[in-house]
Amino acid sequence: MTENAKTIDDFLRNCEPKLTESATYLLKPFLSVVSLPKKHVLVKEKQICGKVYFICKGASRSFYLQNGVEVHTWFAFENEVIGSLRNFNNLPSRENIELLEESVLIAFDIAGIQTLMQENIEVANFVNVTILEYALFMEDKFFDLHMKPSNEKFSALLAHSPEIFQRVPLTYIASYLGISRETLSRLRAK
Amino acid sequence: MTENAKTIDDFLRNCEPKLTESATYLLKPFLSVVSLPKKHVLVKEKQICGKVYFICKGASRSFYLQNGVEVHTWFAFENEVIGSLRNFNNLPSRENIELLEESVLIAFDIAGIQTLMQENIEVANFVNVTILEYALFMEDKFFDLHMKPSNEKFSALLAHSPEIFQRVPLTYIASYLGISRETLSRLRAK
DNA sequence: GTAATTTTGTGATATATATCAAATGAAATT
DNA sequence: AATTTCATTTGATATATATCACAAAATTAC
Repeated sequence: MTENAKTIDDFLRNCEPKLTESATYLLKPFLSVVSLPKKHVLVKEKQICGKVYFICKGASRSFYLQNGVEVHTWFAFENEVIGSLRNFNNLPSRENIELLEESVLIAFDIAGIQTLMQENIEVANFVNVTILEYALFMEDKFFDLHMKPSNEKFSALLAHSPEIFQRVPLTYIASYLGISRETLSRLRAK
Repeated sequence: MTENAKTIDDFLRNCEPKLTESATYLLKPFLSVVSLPKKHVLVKEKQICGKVYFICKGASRSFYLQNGVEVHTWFAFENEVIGSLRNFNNLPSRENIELLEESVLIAFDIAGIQTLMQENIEVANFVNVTILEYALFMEDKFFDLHMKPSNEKFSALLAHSPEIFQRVPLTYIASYLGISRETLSRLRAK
């Protein structure tokens, strides 16, 4: 989507696909910058939050509760978009999103952008490309998680998202991979 | 997308979101009906096929080869769309798609439709909605496959896609769930 | 800087599932 | 209808990983 945006203007200037003056002018009212502390909860399970966020700086974890235990679904860092896609269809989120670090985010108002999409083909195609990217990203995750022996799942994650192992506690990663934290610790020892 | 379409006109008349006369007129040249026998291979791993297909009648399996063994990624039936989304970004397919039964399909020319999307906002939003649905569907699959004990993965699949157990060999289903066919057979016995 | 809390690592046992082998059952082919 | 091929079931053993218990290390808070 965009690389290393620090402000709304950065974001709109550098985003992919490129936007014309008129499209950025239309989009701008629906974007805002927010600074939030570690452990802030952006999205709550079973609720509709109405926003998606681009991470300028920081990190987040996504997880849902299953019989009282946290099951992790992903971790995001700079230049990634977080927030439930289900918002676009007015479906409640299935996961919580919490900040792992102090963060700076750009918030997008979904309802406003969806209205724009009906009128402006450039905005429609911009969102289109972003959602397509997300779908392809989900496919990648699906393939990696589908790997059978635990050590291959571990290797796939390490190969495709090494940053996770630098910035996320092992316990959360184990929960994402569907293995116990002890097993992950032992796998990593090799 | 559409329910129970048997012809191109059916499809265009009943599709969701609704299309106007002018949009259906633009789309029509890029659709065609094909009848294919069981075991026909629609999409080959590592190739770009340039089409996606809507299943009017029939069933398919999707799988990739890992060290010579087939690992299944999904099964599709009537009223579902198959074909690699990666085509939209000119990326080769990661999976093979093969028909499990004699089938009738509507083929969509991706390049043609992508050109239309640049000009016609109605077509853009139609494809938009379809891709969004696909992304949400991938999320659902991801959540179900993320279930930890094998019996929960099994139950989740049975609950959300019972048809699979009627029309797909157990061996393929076990391969999708990432468990051995013996274990699946024993799980089902309960 | 010390205490408290959280995170990670190591060992011992229990358990689920893979694997191997063989038998039964169902479909497709001639 | 008979034969071949493919799919499912059942049993016995091996193996990987979960679980439990605790120790060590690293972070965070005071």
